[in-house]
Amino acid sequence: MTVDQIEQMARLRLGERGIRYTRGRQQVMEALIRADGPRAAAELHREMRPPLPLSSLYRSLAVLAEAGILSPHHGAQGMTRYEPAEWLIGHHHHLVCVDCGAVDDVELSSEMESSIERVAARIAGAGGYALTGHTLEVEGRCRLCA
Amino acid sequence: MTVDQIEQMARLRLGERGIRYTRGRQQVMEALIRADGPRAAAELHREMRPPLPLSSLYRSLAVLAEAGILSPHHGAQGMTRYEPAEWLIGHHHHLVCVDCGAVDDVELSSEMESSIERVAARIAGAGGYALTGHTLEVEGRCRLCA
DNA sequence: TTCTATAATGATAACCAATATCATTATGGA
DNA sequence: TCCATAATGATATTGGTTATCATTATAGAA
Repeated sequence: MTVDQIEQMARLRLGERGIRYTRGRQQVMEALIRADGPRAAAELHREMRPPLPLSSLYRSLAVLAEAGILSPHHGAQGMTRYEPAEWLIGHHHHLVCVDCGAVDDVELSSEMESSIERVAARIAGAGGYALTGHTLEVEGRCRLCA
Repeated sequence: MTVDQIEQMARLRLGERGIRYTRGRQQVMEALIRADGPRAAAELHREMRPPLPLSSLYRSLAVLAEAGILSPHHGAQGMTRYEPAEWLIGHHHHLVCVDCGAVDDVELSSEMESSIERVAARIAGAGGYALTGHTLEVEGRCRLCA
């Protein structure tokens, strides 16, 4: 899906709920779609030109997450990173550097994905949980930290 | 491994580094070993009798994590939960309730585990990372929240 | 055992990501 | 255009966590 298509989906979803897709929210979405992994408020604030005020940035992230358009991802130092939800950018997993904390998105072949799904279903069933999703967090040292 | 055995390993590891296994640190370790999943400072503070002062509790968690005896696990509301490292309690995965945030540990059959390891290795390789570990985070709604 | 250097403790203050407040501004519909 | 409501952004506040520092405890030396 292209950036425009993703934004169109997001705009529709917000419209259904009477929430506006304003300029600021647009900026946040576009920055997150362009990114190749989850980003925190501080990171977005640094790389946005002109930067959205932090208060608005945090509120936009909360609103978009509440609407199911962004997914929060909790990291070190109490920092929460966000990325577009899986129904927008597709199901994927995370590759996390144990040294610098960088996070990359990774997609799997359908056969690998289904083998993971099978395991997730088994785990949820054994624990008496109603399965809603899963993520394989792969930890390693990235090229720069190796 | 029994609680005593795990504590013995922890004590040895600390000894090698000139770090004492004091009464407070002992309390923290025992509470975490007894727990069936990761616990946050506030949770431990609530269920410890007598409760370790919060400042000491936080410091103990940091010291034990720095020594590789505890593993941090980042959750919602900037809350960090800890559990004994995998070399002490064995490799496992997490079953997380998307509503109440409860976390349970889950162990897999060796065949399921090896299929996951295969996928993790493939992901790390594709991203140019040196693999150090992996966790499958399974999300669902627990019995109480269903 | 006593002394001493160093580690650990715990009350308190500081930190910082995140959230709440609220007056102001913008927007879609009547 | 007007109005009701949503959104903004400067500011204050919250809450988990970390730092400070005087006091206490401990291991090793004498």
